[in-house]
Amino acid sequence: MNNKLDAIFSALADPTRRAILGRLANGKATVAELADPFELSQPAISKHLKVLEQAGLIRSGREANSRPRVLEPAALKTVADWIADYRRFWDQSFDRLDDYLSKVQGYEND
Amino acid sequence: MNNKLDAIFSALADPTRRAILGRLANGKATVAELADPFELSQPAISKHLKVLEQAGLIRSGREANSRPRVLEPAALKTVADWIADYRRFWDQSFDRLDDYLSKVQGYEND
DNA sequence: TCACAATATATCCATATAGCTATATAGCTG
DNA sequence: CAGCTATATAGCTATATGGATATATTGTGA
Repeated sequence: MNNKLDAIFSALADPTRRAILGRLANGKATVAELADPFELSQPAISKHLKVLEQAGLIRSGREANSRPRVLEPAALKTVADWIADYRRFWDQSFDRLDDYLSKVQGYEND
Repeated sequence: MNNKLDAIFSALADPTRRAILGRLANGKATVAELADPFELSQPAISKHLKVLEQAGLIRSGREANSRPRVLEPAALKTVADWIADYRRFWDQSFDRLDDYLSKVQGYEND
């Protein structure tokens, strides 16, 4: 469980990998497409993708000759959930807002 | 700017360091207090604290003989802001909720 | 089936990281 | 100021990480 956060945060610590996630936020992409913006070798990109996949941040598909990657939001949610416990430290209005949300949620979110 | 995220995520990738932040969420603590739950040497803890401080996640004070640490929420907010861009991927209702919030904010948050 | 295209794996190198022990520094207290 | 307490720094070792190049694998299409 904590293990997951280790892998996720570690994966997110690299700017190349965050950029790859940014690209995947626009939809699935092949390895070649993901590699294109960088001056790194193709194997270097494959390695980054492996790290992201092992952290659960992306998933590999198969499509003809290529293995397109897609975003796997659950891992990012894991981070968001972890950090939510600290939100009160920077957002003073959080507590009131949170109360408010729990009341309106039945209307907004069903 | 991205540099900051590198350091922050990298600092958060270690479970000892996350546990230290968890402890600091309960208020400031000395190095000895922070070290207590772990079987690591004191210098190892000092090193972790240095990593956290350089990432901007904590700050050092001075109080008599000791140098208590406190949480520095801004760095965590940086992460939260980064991840917010991905929230729509796991929270389908986010867009509507966000719209709603921006309307009520004037009443709830002034 | 042969050659190409897309991607993965193997190997190697340089640097970074996490831990340890030993020692240094700084403030308090008698 | 001597000695204790709290913490930091130095130096060392083992392992992990990120990069490169070379090569292997797998699917497609002539």
